[in-house]
Amino acid sequence: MLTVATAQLRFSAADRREQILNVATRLFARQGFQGTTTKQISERAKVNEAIIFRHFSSKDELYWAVIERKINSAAPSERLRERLDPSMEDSEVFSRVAAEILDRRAKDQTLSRLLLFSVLENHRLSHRFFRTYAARYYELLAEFIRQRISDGRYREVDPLLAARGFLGMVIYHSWVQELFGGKRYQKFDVQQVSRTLADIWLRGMVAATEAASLQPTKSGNGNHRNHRRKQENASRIQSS
Amino acid sequence: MLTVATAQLRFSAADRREQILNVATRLFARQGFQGTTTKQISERAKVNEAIIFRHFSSKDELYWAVIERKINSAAPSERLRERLDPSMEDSEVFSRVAAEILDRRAKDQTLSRLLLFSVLENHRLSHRFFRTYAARYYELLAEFIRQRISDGRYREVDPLLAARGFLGMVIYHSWVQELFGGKRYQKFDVQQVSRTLADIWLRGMVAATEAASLQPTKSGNGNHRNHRRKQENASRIQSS
DNA sequence: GTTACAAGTAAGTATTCACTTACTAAGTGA
DNA sequence: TCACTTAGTAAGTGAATACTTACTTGTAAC
Repeated sequence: MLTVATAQLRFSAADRREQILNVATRLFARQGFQGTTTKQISERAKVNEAIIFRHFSSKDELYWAVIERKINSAAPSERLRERLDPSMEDSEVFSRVAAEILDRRAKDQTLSRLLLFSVLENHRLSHRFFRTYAARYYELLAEFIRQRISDGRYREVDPLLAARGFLGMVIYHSWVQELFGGKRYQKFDVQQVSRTLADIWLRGMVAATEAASLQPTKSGNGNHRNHRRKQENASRIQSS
Repeated sequence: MLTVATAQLRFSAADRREQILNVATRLFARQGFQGTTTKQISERAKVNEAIIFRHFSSKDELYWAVIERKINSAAPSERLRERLDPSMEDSEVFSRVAAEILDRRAKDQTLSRLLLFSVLENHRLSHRFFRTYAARYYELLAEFIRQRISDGRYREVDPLLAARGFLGMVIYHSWVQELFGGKRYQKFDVQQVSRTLADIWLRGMVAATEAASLQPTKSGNGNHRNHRRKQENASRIQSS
């Protein structure tokens, strides 16, 4: 038989498992659990459908494994902890946090999509997913805010609500742009968006006594009148 | 035969169509397009599966009809236009807008869920849905902000981005509470949330010259020190 | 009452779904 | 070289899917 020596006829179990997980992650993120068939996964992974069930006892378990792996590899609260450096200027801290969120999400939507699908489809994991992925993140940010309040630098506002307000601005913006197709109509510059949103939020949070020090305009918010013609449309409209 | 005279053996076509649409709306919102079967719809509507296809030529067309109807019945931008009364105090305007959004969404999640599902499942309508439902809303709010900026009352910030920031705070909060199950762990009072978020945003937007007039604390933001013990947890934590 | 048309039904169809079974063959250690 | 484990396959399974067909019955106009 003139079989050309194919690069690799057989994967080790671990490699095959990994490869199936990768393909499944992409598909579940794109189409949801219900919208993805095991046949599709096998075709994209170029393996027989049966071997999926050799590695995972059911489609459910495969979904579990996909989500577990994503949660563990994400670990966003670690990064946040580093970012929340109390010695740094707050405007810098918050605009960097915002920029990082926006950047990550622009590069890779799979995590947001997996999360949203699992929530909407009421998968039993979605709560755990949410708690693991998001709750610690909030808590960390709220703790930082709580500290600033007791230092008298921020006004007295429920820290958790304030944290959610900040993240809401940023995450919602990224959802509109990336998921809802907002960027087809309008592209925003990540740096400018994160500075502007962080600036609005921060000015809304600082106590009256502190406010004066903010007025002479920090680094880069929307106030570069010399750079921009005038007013509005700091966002650049582009046709897709 | 001792058949009890049943209330109604036969619906008119229009009534039946309407009834099927109602049932389908609930199910599509709860489970998505892929997750809902025509058999389920027929069972809940207590009709033979075939009559669904008498009224709608395919499951796709039924989905179309469900979404179209929801869009038309929602018309949220009409309500916003009334709310954006320039003679009213801004803090009142924005906290009312926020409260209305939160109220509506707490009462009925079907619209948000339909929207999110259609976006995630990449249904061809989702863009139209988004444009019809959301874009006009943004534009209206951005226009109000633009006016305030040119009056010199708000700082110079991209109005669309500012509008999205405000809505982001509010809508994201409602998603976390209603969709992600946040309210299982923590209940927030709608009035307090809308005042707090509107207050943060507004203080972040007003120009320096205007800011002074805001300091003596408007109506009800988080500053009721006499009511609340001290600091934080204005949100009441409740065990589900 | 008869007619005509639309509402409603029972029992299908072909196809696709997640998952299984019975088997083959590649790699490995003795 | 042989035995043994395990990656991989071909060809299924029954149940569910969206949708159809051939037929029955309620109702309103004349």
